[in-house]
Amino acid sequence: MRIATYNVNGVNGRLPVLLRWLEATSPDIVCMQELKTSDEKFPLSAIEAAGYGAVWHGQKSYNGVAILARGEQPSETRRGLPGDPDDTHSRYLEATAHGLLVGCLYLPNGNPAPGPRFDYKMKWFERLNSYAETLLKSGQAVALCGDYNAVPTELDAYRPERWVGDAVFFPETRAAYRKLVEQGWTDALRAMHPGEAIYTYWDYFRNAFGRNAGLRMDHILLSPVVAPRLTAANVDREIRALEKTSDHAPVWVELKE
DNA sequence: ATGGCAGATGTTATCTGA
Repeated sequence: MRIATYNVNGVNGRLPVLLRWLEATSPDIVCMQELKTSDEKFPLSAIEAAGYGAVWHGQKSYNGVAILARGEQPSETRRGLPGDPDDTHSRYLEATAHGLLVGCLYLPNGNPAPGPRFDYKMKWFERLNSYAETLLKSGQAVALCGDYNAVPTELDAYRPERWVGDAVFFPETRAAYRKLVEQGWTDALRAMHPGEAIYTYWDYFRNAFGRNAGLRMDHILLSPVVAPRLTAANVDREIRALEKTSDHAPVWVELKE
């Protein structure tokens, strides 16, 4: 079974690329971020025609997350992280599908840092870590997938010195990500490719993709009962080379039954 | 220090992204 996460950067503008990728790789579960659309304008019929059921949490222009399941309807279990009823951003959605509990998240970017946006990012990260610990202690089969806006280590950035002033690479951001993983989660892509520079995002400027000047910040974390099933993980880099593509590429894991 | 590009909205200008 394959689980993938993809920051689409606008689900409607990305529809041709998204459908082509679904057809080509047939992931069983897909987490999407940055839908950039209201709930009403989510392209459900095109996604259903491709063979997927969906749950989504949209927001006009910004943010927005969705979970797709191939050949079945995902069953929503949570919408929004606990801990702040005033948080209006659509950044967390959770559902069961194909026997797994799947959390789809879009962590705040946090730039410019320091500042109020970075404070919001770190508060959100703390809420995520607190909730993730609850999930982990429940002993369920969980995959936490998404755009964490966190570059874990220097290995995960082309020229890391360029990013030291950026919220995705701030020491606090890396520390929060490390604390999360150390709860007992398996960072699947890193586990399957130790020591390898492997990226999931390349900015649109200066031919960043052509130069492989990227970052790794889209992650799939597996709970301890799922991690032993991990057989492969990688990035669908070829999707990033298409016309009208996202600045992120899909990340996927393969799990044995 | 800045800007390069892209998506969404709605002004052909502004915000956000990372």
